[in-house]
Amino acid sequence: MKKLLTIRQVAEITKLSVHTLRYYEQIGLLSSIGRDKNGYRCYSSEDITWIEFLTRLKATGMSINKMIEIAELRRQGDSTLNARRVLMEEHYQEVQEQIADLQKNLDLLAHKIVIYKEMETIYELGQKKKCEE
Amino acid sequence: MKKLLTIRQVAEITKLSVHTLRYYEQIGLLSSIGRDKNGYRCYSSEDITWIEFLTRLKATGMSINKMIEIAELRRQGDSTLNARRVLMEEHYQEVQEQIADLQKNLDLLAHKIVIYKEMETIYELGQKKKCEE
DNA sequence: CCTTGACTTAGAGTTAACTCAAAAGTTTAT
DNA sequence: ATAAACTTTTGAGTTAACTCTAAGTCAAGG
Repeated sequence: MKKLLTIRQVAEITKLSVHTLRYYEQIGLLSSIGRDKNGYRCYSSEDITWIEFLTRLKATGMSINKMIEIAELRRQGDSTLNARRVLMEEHYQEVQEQIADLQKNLDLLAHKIVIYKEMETIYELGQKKKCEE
Repeated sequence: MKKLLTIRQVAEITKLSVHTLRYYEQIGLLSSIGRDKNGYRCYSSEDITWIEFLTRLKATGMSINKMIEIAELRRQGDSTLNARRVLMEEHYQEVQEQIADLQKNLDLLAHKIVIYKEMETIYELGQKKKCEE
């Protein structure tokens, strides 16, 4: 016995807007979302799981186009499991590199902050001198 | 004796396009770029240093608007050194948190990759069985 | 002298990823 | 039963950060 959810409930659970949920479906990120007798969307718990997976991909900077690619492979069934895993592993590597770059640039900025502090001290000394004059 | 550079040379050094250099100047990221007798831009080594600093801010995900804010403080001189340092420290903290989040999400994806591998094995066993039938 | 190519400007066009609006049908609360 | 709050669709609008185009000026090479 599956319990189905309305678009609003899914929006609350996933923290996406109802707009975005419809948009994701339209561009092919979500497929075969069920409908009730009036054509209202009914989301299953598998749909939620999939949306949460997408959210994680997004949180690691994957583009919508890349996600659509994976969604299309998924639609083709289990024979694409290997292809999907390869894409995921590539993405994993890319993000690891991104994190390393980010940390490197951040360390350089930390050094800049030190320089700011030095310059501040010099500036303050100059101001103090002015006061004394 | 300063040596001045053309926009094209600066584009090569900084890896920004000439378009982008003009755009950055237009929106207030770069100020007081010198001009020669024909109105051609002449960049100084301090300009290059500043552009490279901006590039580092960008590499750590700072928005153009935030960078403009810092550029405007810089234009106001040394009295804004403290304000600028505070902004930088805030940015530093934010990026550290971003990196932590990114790593957390990436670890969750790594787990998903393991699951893919398990599913692949099951699928392959299924296929093998079909062959044997 | 003429063409090639770097430079100038103002302003239009692009891309990603939403985000909203309008018009109409449906469900719920009173 | 009727108003408020949901849902639907199509298609237009938004934002950031570029990116390009057109129309023009200027200097150097053949």
